[in-house]
Amino acid sequence: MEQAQQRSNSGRGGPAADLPQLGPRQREILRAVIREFIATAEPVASGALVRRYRLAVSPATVRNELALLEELGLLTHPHTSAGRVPTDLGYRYFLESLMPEAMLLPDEQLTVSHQFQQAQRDTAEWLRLAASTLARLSAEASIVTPPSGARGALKHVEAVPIQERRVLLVAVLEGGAVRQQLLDLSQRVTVDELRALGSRFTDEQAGADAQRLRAAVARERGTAAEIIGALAGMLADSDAARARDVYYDGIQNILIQPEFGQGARIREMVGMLEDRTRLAELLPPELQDGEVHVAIGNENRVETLRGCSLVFGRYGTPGGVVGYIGVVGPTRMDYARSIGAVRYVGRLMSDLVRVVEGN
Amino acid sequence: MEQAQQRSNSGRGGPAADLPQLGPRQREILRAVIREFIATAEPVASGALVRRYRLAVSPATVRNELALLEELGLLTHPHTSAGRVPTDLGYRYFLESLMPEAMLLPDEQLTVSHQFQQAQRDTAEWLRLAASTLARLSAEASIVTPPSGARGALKHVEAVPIQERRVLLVAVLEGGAVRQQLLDLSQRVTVDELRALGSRFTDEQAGADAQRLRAAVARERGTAAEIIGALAGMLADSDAARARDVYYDGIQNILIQPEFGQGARIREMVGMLEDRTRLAELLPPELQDGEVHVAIGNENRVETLRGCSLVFGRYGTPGGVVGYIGVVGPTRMDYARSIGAVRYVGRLMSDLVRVVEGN
DNA sequence: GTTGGCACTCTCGCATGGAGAGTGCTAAAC
DNA sequence: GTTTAGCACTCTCCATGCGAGAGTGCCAAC
Repeated sequence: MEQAQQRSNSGRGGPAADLPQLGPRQREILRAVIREFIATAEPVASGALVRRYRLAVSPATVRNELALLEELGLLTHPHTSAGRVPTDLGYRYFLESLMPEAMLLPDEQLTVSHQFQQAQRDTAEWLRLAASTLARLSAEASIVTPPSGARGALKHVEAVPIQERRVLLVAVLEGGAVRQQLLDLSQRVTVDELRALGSRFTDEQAGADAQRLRAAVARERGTAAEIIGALAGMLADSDAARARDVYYDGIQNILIQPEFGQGARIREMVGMLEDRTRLAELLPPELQDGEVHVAIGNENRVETLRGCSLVFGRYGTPGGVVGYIGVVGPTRMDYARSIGAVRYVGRLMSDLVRVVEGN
Repeated sequence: MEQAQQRSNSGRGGPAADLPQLGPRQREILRAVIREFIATAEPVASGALVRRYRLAVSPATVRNELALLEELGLLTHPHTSAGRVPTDLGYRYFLESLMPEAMLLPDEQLTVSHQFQQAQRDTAEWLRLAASTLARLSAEASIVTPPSGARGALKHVEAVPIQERRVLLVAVLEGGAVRQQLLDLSQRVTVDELRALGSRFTDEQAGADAQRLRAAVARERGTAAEIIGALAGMLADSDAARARDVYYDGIQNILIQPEFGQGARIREMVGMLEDRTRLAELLPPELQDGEVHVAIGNENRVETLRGCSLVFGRYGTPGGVVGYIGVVGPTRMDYARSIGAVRYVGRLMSDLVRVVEGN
């Protein structure tokens, strides 16, 4: 029952292939160890396992099985007389074939989707809501990147007069993103002229990308040329802007974790989150919409996050805009919850994006 | 030299009045203790003081003075044979009359103002830039609230068609803030109708606040009424939106501090920062533009921040928009740096706001 | 008023030792 | 052959004790 259904929980390529074969009792014991360790963060002892999970065998038998699971590389010991702790491979096995279905509870889904419906109107609020919701649901730190258009095509232009020669350019992009920028013109313009220019550019340049706009600059003169040039700039540096525009939340969730209690590790992690320019390194290389990618411990590429796990998903529309959402926490993470949360919030984000795109 | 010039460093009302009178040597010693403690976070010993600050007296003499300063309530010690630690009152005295001038170095000013000039165009980026700059300059955690208009008056309206009955409303407010919102209309409208409505509302309702817009709903019918109603809503919940829209940065700076090394304190602080709804509690009650308010340790009202100091400033234009920027850190904070940073960044933010307001 | 000297106090680091928890192994039971 | 009881062994953890070091407070001398 489990394998076939759960394999889709993780879309990971590498390690999944060569997982060891386990008997039913070994699977049961491994699952119990991982559950227990996720709950307590303490090495798990054979006796406690029998007691808490009502195993039908004695602690001695469990010890034998534990020794075997350790030989297979799924568990370790901190020291001779301590209980067992899952390895990265152990978590991986759990993920691939032991984990309960990764779904939020119905009432959680209801609460969250309700919140998103409330926020539907306020497009600027989506990302922050997604970050805070994800942090709350997963009880880990969350990361959300804004949706970035396939080409960042222009949809609508407006020039709002501020002062005689200063205007606020407002550009609405395909996909609903709104960018604004101040522009100082070299000559005075009237309100009506600005309005006319806005209408004209909206008609003429709808669907244009930065390159096409840059080409159009040559064909214009004076104020019009200045505005088109500025628009081209706004669209062009959308990639840089996107890097700055990443949202994160839930740092307090990971400060609580005992594995980060003291020391430099947690500082580096927070530094990683706060330095938005480095967040791109976290993103998984290839990922389809709706799929959820899990990098356990040393599986992820970023050194400062060794000992942490990442759960990432992609949202957006086929052929349209794309964004990423994810969760960062200790390897000892409730993967079912995190995966469920990432998947569900990702779906809601996709819905929102679809609404703005007009599908 | 010092008193007259430095008194203006803090615009605090209460405790400043009844500070004890100190002789020159006591002042020198107190200053040395506070500097040393700010630098090392360790209780300061008489011997170290003589050595490091080249005092012309012996450690014994210094001890006598330290005992006196302790009697006055400016210092304490953790236990009998430990060095001295400043009290809140000690810091207060330091702030009022011992602190070096709270100014950034010229080249720091240059770097920062350069960054702000670069960002001048991208109005949405200001707050984040202010938060990160402030965090870097002060080496503490920073908080920045968006500028909120005196009344949140409307300046410009635009309705961008998304789908046959779905539009994206874009409202530019007095002060340059841009708000957007999706709206589902009850009937189909053409692009030209939308454009006409936008122009009309921009002309008719420029300068209107939420209340006036709400009143105008009754005079309109159909699509026009729906749009005006939505606009009123957008302006009305700007207060709620403002609470969500607070930026913070530099959490890693305070994670480094030894006083927060272990324990629940730091978690509560981070929780406070992440929960944007509670940030309003931190803001000082009455504050003029350009003035900087310092709350030391127990002087601030929020319990979870006992043992922390807040340095807050206000930016904006007289009679125009207002926002707050600030720094949070341990009481053992480099007040001169923090105050200098808050003051300078506040000034730059005021400049930016002024540019958008067209003055 | 200042200083050297000195006893006193407190922390910190380190070693010691016993209790407790848990394993690994062996031999017996099923 | 599998499971289990029993037991020795290992390692952590905590409390205790001790010595070194740092620093103060006070007193007497300058």
